Parts: sequence; C-alpha cells; structure tokens
Amino acid sequence: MPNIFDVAKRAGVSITTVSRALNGYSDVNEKTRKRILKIAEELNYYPSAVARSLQGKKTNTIAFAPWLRDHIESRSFFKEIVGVLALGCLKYDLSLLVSGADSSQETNETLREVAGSGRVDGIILADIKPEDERIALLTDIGIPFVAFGRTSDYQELSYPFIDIDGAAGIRELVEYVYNQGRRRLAYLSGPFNTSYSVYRFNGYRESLNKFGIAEEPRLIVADLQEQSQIKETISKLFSLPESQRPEAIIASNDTLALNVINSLTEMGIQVGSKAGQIAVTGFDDLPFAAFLRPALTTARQPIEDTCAALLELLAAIMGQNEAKVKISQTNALMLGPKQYLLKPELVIRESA
Amino acid sequence: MPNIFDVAKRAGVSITTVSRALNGYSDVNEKTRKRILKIAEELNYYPSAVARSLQGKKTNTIAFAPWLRDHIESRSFFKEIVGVLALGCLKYDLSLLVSGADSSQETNETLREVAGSGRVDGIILADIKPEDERIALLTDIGIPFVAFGRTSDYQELSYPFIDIDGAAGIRELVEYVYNQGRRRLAYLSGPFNTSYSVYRFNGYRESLNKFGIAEEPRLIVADLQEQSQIKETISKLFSLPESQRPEAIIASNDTLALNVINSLTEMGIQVGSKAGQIAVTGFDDLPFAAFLRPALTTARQPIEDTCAALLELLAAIMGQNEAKVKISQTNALMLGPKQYLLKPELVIRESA
DNA sequence: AGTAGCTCCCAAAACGTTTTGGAAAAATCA
DNA sequence: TGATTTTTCCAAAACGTTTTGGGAGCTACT
Repeated sequence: MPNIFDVAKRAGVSITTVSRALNGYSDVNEKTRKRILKIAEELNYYPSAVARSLQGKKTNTIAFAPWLRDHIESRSFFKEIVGVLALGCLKYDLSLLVSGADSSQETNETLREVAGSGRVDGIILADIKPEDERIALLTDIGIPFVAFGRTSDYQELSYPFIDIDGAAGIRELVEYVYNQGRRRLAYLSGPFNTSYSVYRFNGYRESLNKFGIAEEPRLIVADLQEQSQIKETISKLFSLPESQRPEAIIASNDTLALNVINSLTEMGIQVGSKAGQIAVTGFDDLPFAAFLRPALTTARQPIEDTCAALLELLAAIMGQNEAKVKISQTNALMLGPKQYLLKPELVIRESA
Repeated sequence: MPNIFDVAKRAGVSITTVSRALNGYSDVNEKTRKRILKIAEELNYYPSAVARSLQGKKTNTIAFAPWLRDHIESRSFFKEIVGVLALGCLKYDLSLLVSGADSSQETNETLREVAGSGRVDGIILADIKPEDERIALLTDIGIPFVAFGRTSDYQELSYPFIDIDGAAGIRELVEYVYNQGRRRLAYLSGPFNTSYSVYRFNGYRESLNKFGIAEEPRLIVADLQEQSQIKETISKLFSLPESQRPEAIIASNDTLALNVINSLTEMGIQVGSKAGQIAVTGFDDLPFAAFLRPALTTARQPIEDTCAALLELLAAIMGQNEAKVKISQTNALMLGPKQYLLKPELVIRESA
C-alpha cells in the first residue's frame, strides 16, 4: 500500500504539500493540487485512517455497546436498532463499531478496552440496568457517551441519556383496556434487572393507583425467563376461580406477549378485544407484532426517532458544543440537561 | 488520558520496559512487572489502540459491508445477521465495524474509504449482486475479504465466499408442493439485481425441468418492488380461468410471502397445505415466519452457521494460513478453493 | 529602490506505541 | 579469578499522518 511519501516523491513535492493538497488547504497552487490528486488516484493512495487518528486525536468512530446476553426478550430489539444506527451514522460521517459481549463478566473488560484505548470518540450505551456500573466506568474514563435507557438514579448521576417512556406506554395501554371495562389486569414481566422492566412496571402500578384498583399479587408475575415458565404461569392464572381470573394480560414486551398469546391459544382461550375474550398487550412493536393472529395491540418504540436523538446528542457532546444541545424530535420531553424521554405510540390492533 | 510515558516515569523505567511488561515478554523482571502493572492500573492507563495499530499494522477490526438500501425485502435479513456476527467476532478477538450506505452512489466511495484507509484488517461483503464491482475494488486494493453471497461469474473471478444454496432451497420447496400433487406453480420474486434472486429462480426452473413442467410466463412475476404490486399481481393471477390459476405460489423470500398471504387472505382465498387451498412458500425463515397465520412453510437460512463460516474463512485469510482453510460446518459444500455453499433447511409449517 | 504583503512550499515535531539491537549487571562456569 | 552466559533493561527507529513556524520568490505599493 502506498503512503504519503510515495505520492510526494512521484509529484516532486514534500509530504506536507501532499497532505495540504489532499485536505483542501488554500496555500497550495491549484496546478500542483491537480497534479497531486491525479498521482494519488493513479497510485491508488488512501491516507491511513490510523495514522490520521493518531495525529489528530479523532477516530470518527463511535461504538454501540449493548449487552448481548441471551435473554428471552432482549435480542430482537438490539437487532432492530443497530441497522438504523448504522444508517444514521452516515449523516455525521461516523463509523459504527459494534462492541458487545455475552457473558456479563467479559462485558466490562470489553467496554473498558474500547473506551480506554481511544479506539472510538464516543459510545452509545444500551441495555441499561437499574444500577449500571458501566455509567461510572465511562464517566471515569471521561469518554463522551449517551445511554439508551436510564438507571434508577439518573438524577444524581446526571449523565446524558435518551430513553423511551416505558411507564407512559404502559399507562396508555392499561387505560385503553380499562376503558374496555376490564378491571382484573395481570402484569407479566421479565426480571427487573433491566431498567425498562422497572419503568414499565411502574407505569402499571401508577395506572392501577389512578383507577383505584388494588394490586393483586397473584396477577403479577415478574421473573419470567423461559418460554416454559410462561405457559405454566398462564395455566396457573386460569386455574383461579372464574371471578379472580384476569381479564387482560399486560406483557412488558412483544416477545413475552407473543408467547402469552400462543399459550392462551393452545389452551383454547380466545384472545381479543371483545367482551368475553381476554385482552393481551405487548410493548415494542417488533416486526412480527402486526402479523400475529390476533395482531398484537402494543406500544411502539420510536426506533428511528430514538436513534436520531442518540446520535444528535452524542455528536453534540463530542463536538464540545454541549451548551446548545437541543434534541429536535418533536415528542421529546426533557428530564434534565441532556436527558430526554421519548414517547411511545399506542398501536391498537386485534389482541386488545 | 495517560500514556506510556506517564507510566514509565512513575515506575522509573523506560517505555520499552513498560511496553514489554504489559505485553508479557519474559525479559522483564517479575517484580518490575508487578510494579508496572499496579501503576498502570492506578493511572487508569490503557494502551492506545490507534498507536498500536499504526506500529503493528493490525487493527483487529473487520468491517461488515452490506448495502443498506431500502428494498422491500433486504433489510430484515441484514438485521438478523449483524448481531450474530458481532457475537462471533468476540471469539476471534475482533471488533466489528458496520459500514454501509443507502444511496448506491455513495456506497462505493464509503467502501473504498474503509478498505483503502487501513482502518480494518478484513471485510465481509454482503448483498452481492450478479455483477458486483465491489469484488474487483477489494481485490484491487488487496484487502482480505469474504463475500456473503456470490456473483454469476464467481468461477472466473474466484474470490472467497460463503453462500447459501438458494437453488437447492427452492428445489426442495418445489418438490415438496409437487408431491402434494400441485402442478401449476407460480413464482414471485423481487428484481434480479441481487444474486440470491437469480440463484433462487434458477432453482425454480431446474425443478420445473426435472418434473417436466413447462414454464408458464404468466405464472412468473419477477420484478416486484412494492406491496401494492403484489396485491395487483395476485388478483391478476386469480382472474385467470380456473384451470390456469396457480395451485401454489413460490415466493423468493419471506417478506414477499407474507404479503402474498395477506393479499390472498384479504381476497378470501384459503391458504394452506390441504387440497383446495393454495400453497404459499417463502425463504429465509425470518422471526415472524412462525407466527403468521397460516404459519409459513419456508427454507431456513442457517444464520449461525453462515456467520461462523464467514468469520472462520476471513480469519484464516487474514492470518495468512490460507493454505489450510477448512470450513468446519457440517453441511458445507466446497465449490472451489475458499468457496463454500451452505444448505438451507426445509421448514414445513402450515402455509404449504 | 526599498519594503510590505502575497503565494506557494517545506523541514521538523508530534501523536503513542512496538521492535530492534544492544549493553550493563548479575550469575554461572571452568 | 577470568570468561561466559543469563537476566534485565534501554535508546532509537519506525509506523504514516497533520500541524507549526517559517522562508523563498513574486507582486504591489510608496
């Protein structure tokens, strides 16, 4: 591979001139520039990104750092987001480095490596837990980052994040089924070791409170890990005396809802919005949600908006014009400086 | 951020010694090493990946380079693969750079940049077209790469690739519906500007030929771009006299099949494997395929195997032990040196 | 004619590592 | 004891850019 010296020699100028010609500086004669450009083209010369980074202290790369653990629920959404993010990076002339790990042990080591080694200029941190040591890690290292999601203590820590308002989404869903006349509302969730599970559950409790419905522990199952547990849970719920059985099942995400619907269907229980049927709702609006039978009523995560906001915020922080960060998404609620909440959108289909 | 000099000064040794201590060389006293390690820890020192790359000529990064254009069909599968790839990279201690572009103009410029600038050690090229100028580009630049998919002229060009045998998948599907007694088999496909469309269509023709069925132009529609066209196509097919209507519809991918099923259902036409119903098949086995009603009969792309093979092959090429490249996937067919074909798996469900 | 101001170019330093080729000090051997 | 080997360390070069701080050679002004 040719380097800048090869070009300089061939053109009969110094490497300084080659560099400045290629970078569009005005202190090089137009004729010389043309000549250098042609030679660079001929030689198939491309400046080394690595050398450039070393000198310029900029890599023009950001990392997307999720936890690639194999939850029943987590992987689908990760897949949705990375493509959109990659596309969005083009606008900022950034490259996207995907950096995750599956065993939680390694994770922090991988993240520390990518954050500490100067390989990237900024990081988008995903899959935030209620208490997430990665926030402190990155803050410590001093690398610009934006979290996708938020911890429980985001107010004290006050790091930048974009989150989707899970509580609001669930509240809308609950209100919707409440207005159908349903009162016994079960809530199914994965374990509370992911922030969004906690916030969504809070939404459920807030709604019950608002409508004056007492919490019924038997209707709340919040540690679902595997498919088999779901089936089991459902049959337990439906072995209750008729007057105590749930009239609606609020699932904390689409994948869970999918399994709930399948379990119910298998048991011969009708799912749907009509009276006599049991209502089921999800959250996320993954691609399959529209194609379920019955099609899933859910709250849509605004993926495009979220990714745009994440990049916008991160770019602003990296560009040091932190002062005037202003997220342009219309439905963004500002929780604190550089902390934004995006609203999910209610999607009514057939399952509720 | 501290650098190696800071550590050296604090430890009272030269930077050489720090470097060698950190990299586990044996010519540094165990006591000194311990001291250096502790100081590095205290200082929160991490070697600059950039400087290291510059010196070592290795970035330990590979790029995933798809075409992120917004086809009716292409995006879902891209999303599937990037997550698995990212996970697989961990085993090889590689990072994954996602580098795509949406307008086809930019694409080559982006690719040239990432390939020519030494930012990555290797590239996984996806979304191969029947004639794909990117192959020549990368060969020219001389960067190690593996294509996911293959051009029409892969034999002359002879570059490394992993492909999924689309023809074989379609053949199995066609044979399956043929054995149900169906003879009038329509074929629906997106435009032939993507390799897999061509190979899959070939599979269809080979099967017809094998079973002595004449090709019926009216049953072959191969330029579907939008949803609306699909509905239109379907109604045209079903406005034929009864004796000429298709008994099965072979769609070249799941997304297409999904829309076909929806269109048919809207028109009140029963889809399924039973006599009197029309059979519909897809290809890919995307996550939603199992949840359609009727659930989609399709050919599953072995994503995990494919990603594993891509990485295995690329790693071998990058490691210069090209000679003994041996793909370990059990169902891999070798087409040429470093050229492998993986077999899709028939997934029988309800739609056919 | 002298000087100030352009235009166009360049040598050298800096970015932070690893590698190379020793060299001093300590240990071992004869 | 002197010679040899081993252990432990280091100075300098190299990787390929960009930036800094000028410096010729012209042109234009007074």
